[in-house]
Amino acid sequence: MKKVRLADVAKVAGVSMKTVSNVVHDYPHVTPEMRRKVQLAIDELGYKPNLTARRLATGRTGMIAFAIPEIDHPYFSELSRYIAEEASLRGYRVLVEQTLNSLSAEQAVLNDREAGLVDGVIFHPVRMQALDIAMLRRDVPLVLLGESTMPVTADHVMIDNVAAARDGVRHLLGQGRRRIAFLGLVAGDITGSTDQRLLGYQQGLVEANLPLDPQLVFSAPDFSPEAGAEAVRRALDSGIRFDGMICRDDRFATGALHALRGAGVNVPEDVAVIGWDDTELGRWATPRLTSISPDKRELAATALEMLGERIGGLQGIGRHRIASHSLSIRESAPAGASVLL
Amino acid sequence: MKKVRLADVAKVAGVSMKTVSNVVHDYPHVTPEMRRKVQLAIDELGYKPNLTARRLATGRTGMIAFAIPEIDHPYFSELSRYIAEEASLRGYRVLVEQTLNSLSAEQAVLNDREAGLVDGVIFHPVRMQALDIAMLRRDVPLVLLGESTMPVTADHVMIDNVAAARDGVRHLLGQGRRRIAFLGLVAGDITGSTDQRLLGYQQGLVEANLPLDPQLVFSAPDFSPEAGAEAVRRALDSGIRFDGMICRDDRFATGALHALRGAGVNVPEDVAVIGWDDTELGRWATPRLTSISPDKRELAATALEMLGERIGGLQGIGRHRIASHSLSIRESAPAGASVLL
DNA sequence: GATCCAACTTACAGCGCTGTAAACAAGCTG
DNA sequence: CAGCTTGTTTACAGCGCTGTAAGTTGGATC
Repeated sequence: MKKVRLADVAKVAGVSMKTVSNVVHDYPHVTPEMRRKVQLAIDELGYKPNLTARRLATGRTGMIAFAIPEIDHPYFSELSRYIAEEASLRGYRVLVEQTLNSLSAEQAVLNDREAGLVDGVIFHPVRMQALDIAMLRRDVPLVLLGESTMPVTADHVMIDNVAAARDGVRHLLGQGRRRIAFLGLVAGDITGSTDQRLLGYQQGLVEANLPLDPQLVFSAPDFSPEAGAEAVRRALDSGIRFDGMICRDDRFATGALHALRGAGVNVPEDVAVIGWDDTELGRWATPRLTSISPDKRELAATALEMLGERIGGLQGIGRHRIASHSLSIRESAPAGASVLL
Repeated sequence: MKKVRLADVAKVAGVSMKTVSNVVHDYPHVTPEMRRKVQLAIDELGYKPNLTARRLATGRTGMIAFAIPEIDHPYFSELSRYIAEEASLRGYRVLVEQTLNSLSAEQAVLNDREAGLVDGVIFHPVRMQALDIAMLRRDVPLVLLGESTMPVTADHVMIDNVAAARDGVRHLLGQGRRRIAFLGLVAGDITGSTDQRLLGYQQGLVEANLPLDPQLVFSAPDFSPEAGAEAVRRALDSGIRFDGMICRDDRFATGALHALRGAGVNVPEDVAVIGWDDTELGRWATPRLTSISPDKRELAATALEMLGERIGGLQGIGRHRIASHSLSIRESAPAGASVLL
């Protein structure tokens, strides 16, 4: 079975190529009779338009790239789902590009040896910084995600991390917690995520006239649950006391829950724990994890919205949008006063 | 900044388009001097080849589609990661297609949606059956994943689900468990996954001369952890007794762990639990979940291997490959004799 | 120095589709 | 019924690249 081309259909139907094209695209000014005749030929030959050729002719690919560190990180896989859904709603297909936390892979996303592959890019960097991004960025429409410092030239969506962290702290304070820890700093992390969350955490404490105890800020060697668990274990071993904890992400929080239980510390009775990202991992942790919940669908929708406008030709300085967040309250830091009180 | 074309570079370098193309492709028979001259022009103009045009000319897209039910399902997101990595190793980019368990979306995968877009498709169906697939399938290279009955015309990779389930049962038997339950059947599930796993479970019991008690096969309304928890709760409420459980996937198992703890049943002391898929969700459940572990990397590598051969022109009947599996033993069903004994 | 060969380079015809401009048809108007 | 419209269809030139076949060059060979 040879490939069927537009020209073949045209010949069989006895019309011009363009008329066939018009039928394929449901162009309104085609007489019903002509449409019928062409459709018949299409069905008979089993014609399928060749998308590559269409792209070359139109210059539009109908595809966007979604570049993230790891596709199987719970936050990114959940976000991917919304990106895929929102993209599909707008007629785009999604090419997922996994950077695996490598600088060169991130650079490749922007630099891309090849052009014309996608109409636009949604990019969550973790290694590149504002300046690198600004320098390397080509004229492909671009929307950035995440909390790195971002160049003013590109659009950007994020949640208000400082406010969200503060919300988390307030929730713990409302339960009567007074020694609240933060997990975790990671050496070499140049994204602003941790910094902003830490800042919000500190603001929350300061608001309540509580001291900032550096001992209560835990570091971890990497972003795995193991690392989070290890950090908490070390803190407990050093005799550091705390009754609340806010974690940089659900993976850390999940590890923390394991470490706490391992040490005989009860959650939430002895220590209330809040995670971040509101992922399935945390929803089914034990106890179920209270977590700061970025509105992932809104994040995805906003990114696609802005990207669509850029693809449509919108020029001008980068826009900065804040998506909403909330606190998903579950067992690890329930609502109401703590049992401690 | 206008788009730079091959012809522009050729003009600046004072050579033919084809020579520029040869330089871009590192074609060996180009004199160093010529190469230098051309490279200079490329750098000066900032030329990037247009992939769409290249594709139209060569007929190869360098992309494959990976069609799965849900991108944020832990098993599929982890598998996606390996698919992305293995694809990248072989010079392919991956277009992720989310079918959201919809029949029409699955049909679209095989039907026209991908015409000329991708060189091949890796597809994990959950709604389509062998016949539908055989009927709809176009001549795009195709590799199937999963346990649905598959048409003989297409390549297929899976693990030996029956053997894997048997292995799980044997593990529980080795701990002295005798009343082993299976979670869970789902109405409307037409994939063979559950059936095969159930069969292996039954074989394992029969091997040990244990009776097959239909009460010990739990049904759930859908595939969520909630549904798994609910199924277990119902069983406990009905007074059904069991000391071991093998779950159709980690989501069910995670839900089951919650239900058991909620009922005051200790895992693994009272009931040992085995999940399936060996996902991060289970690895960080409490207790950490013992899980049947399909070798996801091997699955991905094999699928890409076979797809590559098909793209290379290999004809002939569908090949059926089995990837390996193992049991990841953790706290929920540890090794060694049970504390019950 | 004529001949041949290998190594390199070029010209150009597609790949399959769409946008444009021009052609044609049919219905109205005066 | 010529002259306009409006509506419908057509012809064809690209989109940017690569494969092919036909050149060109420089050196080795006799």
